Amino acid sequence: MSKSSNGSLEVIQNVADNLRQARLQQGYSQEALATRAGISRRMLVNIEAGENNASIATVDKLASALGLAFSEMVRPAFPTRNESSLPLRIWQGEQADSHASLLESVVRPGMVLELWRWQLAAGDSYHAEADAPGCHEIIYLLSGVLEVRLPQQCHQLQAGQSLTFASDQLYSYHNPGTLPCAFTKNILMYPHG
Amino acid sequence: MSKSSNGSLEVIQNVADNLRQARLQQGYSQEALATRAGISRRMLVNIEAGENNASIATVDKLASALGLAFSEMVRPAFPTRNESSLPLRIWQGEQADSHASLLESVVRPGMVLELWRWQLAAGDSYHAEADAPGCHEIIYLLSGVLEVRLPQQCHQLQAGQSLTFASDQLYSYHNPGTLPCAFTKNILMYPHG
DNA sequence: CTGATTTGTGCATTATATTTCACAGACCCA
DNA sequence: TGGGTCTGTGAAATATAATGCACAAATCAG
Repeated sequence: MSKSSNGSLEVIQNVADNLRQARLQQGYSQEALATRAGISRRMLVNIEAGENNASIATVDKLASALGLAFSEMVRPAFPTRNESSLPLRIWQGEQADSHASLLESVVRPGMVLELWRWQLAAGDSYHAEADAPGCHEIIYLLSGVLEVRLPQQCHQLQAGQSLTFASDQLYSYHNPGTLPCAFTKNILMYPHG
Repeated sequence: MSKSSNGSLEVIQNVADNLRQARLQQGYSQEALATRAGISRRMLVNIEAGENNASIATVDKLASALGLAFSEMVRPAFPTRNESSLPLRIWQGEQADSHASLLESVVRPGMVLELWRWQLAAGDSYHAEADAPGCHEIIYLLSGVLEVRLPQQCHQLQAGQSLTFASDQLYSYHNPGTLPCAFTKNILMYPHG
């Protein structure tokens, strides 16, 4: 009776992690976000701590206030190896079959940087949704050929070239070549433009 | 506000629809599913009717009992974020004999990000001065082997590994292998730490 | 140092999700 | 006809989500 279904539940912990991460990324204080979402700060603290079991409506209010889809609040959070004073971290990447892996994530008061490693098989495409407003990406093509398609324009990159573009719009990657292509991708997000 | 946040909420209606559909498909009666999920039938009726606002834990119990992922119960909505555009730059990668080239540089209030491409011939070293206080670097090794030497420690990277370290101290790169090594390097600088 | 802001915690109160029980209508089958 | 299961609804009781307030610790600017 006492412990019914608390932090042990995976989904609840996901909500907690995603909530905190998104709130800090967008530069909201607890008070500010709670007001914006129309809930009490006390509740927000509890949810962020994974200490209770919010209702669907409450989670939805928070998601809306953060500009996220409900499902984005519930899915497993990113591994946030990040932050703090003297980071010395080594990260063994290379899970060969996945097309993308997160190498590093740096969270700072006004901004977030994520470093990704991508690869696309010959002919493959990836269609992305728009990132948060103000985001942009820096792509550096390691090998092969890559086409970056934006609503207005389309750019083809050769190995060794880099491209910077605003990612707060629909975009997609496409590998038009006959060999796999690999690239690194930096995502920059800042709440206040 | 007595019933404000009830059936009007899209997510709640999604849960209702998905729940009923999955339950009938799998041939459960309300009683059977409620028992299996460990909730009361009364609750299940309410949720299926979209008449209340269940907790995360309750929806999760139902999802598990039906063999569904939580996200499958809430069927994501479509956020339409767009607008805005930022620099679209493309950088023609030159490949000089120089060991390093600057691919991109992003300046924002409070921070600067530089993206570099480096390479070291076999046996070569590079000794750097300390960067400004608070700086750190993220290195991603593309090929070969690289040794990063810090005052306290020394790390050896294989291709595909990444390393994050504070660069506001003396450090040096060394290629201990018999082949050239190549890596990308992100430098993060914040005027205010 | 002071003062302002942010965050975490405890507690009493209110709102509501959740349970349990009871009953009624609908449907199928013998 | 009558007994069986399945379903929707109502109401009272209970558990707990959610609020509001007060306070302490940590952080940060002046």
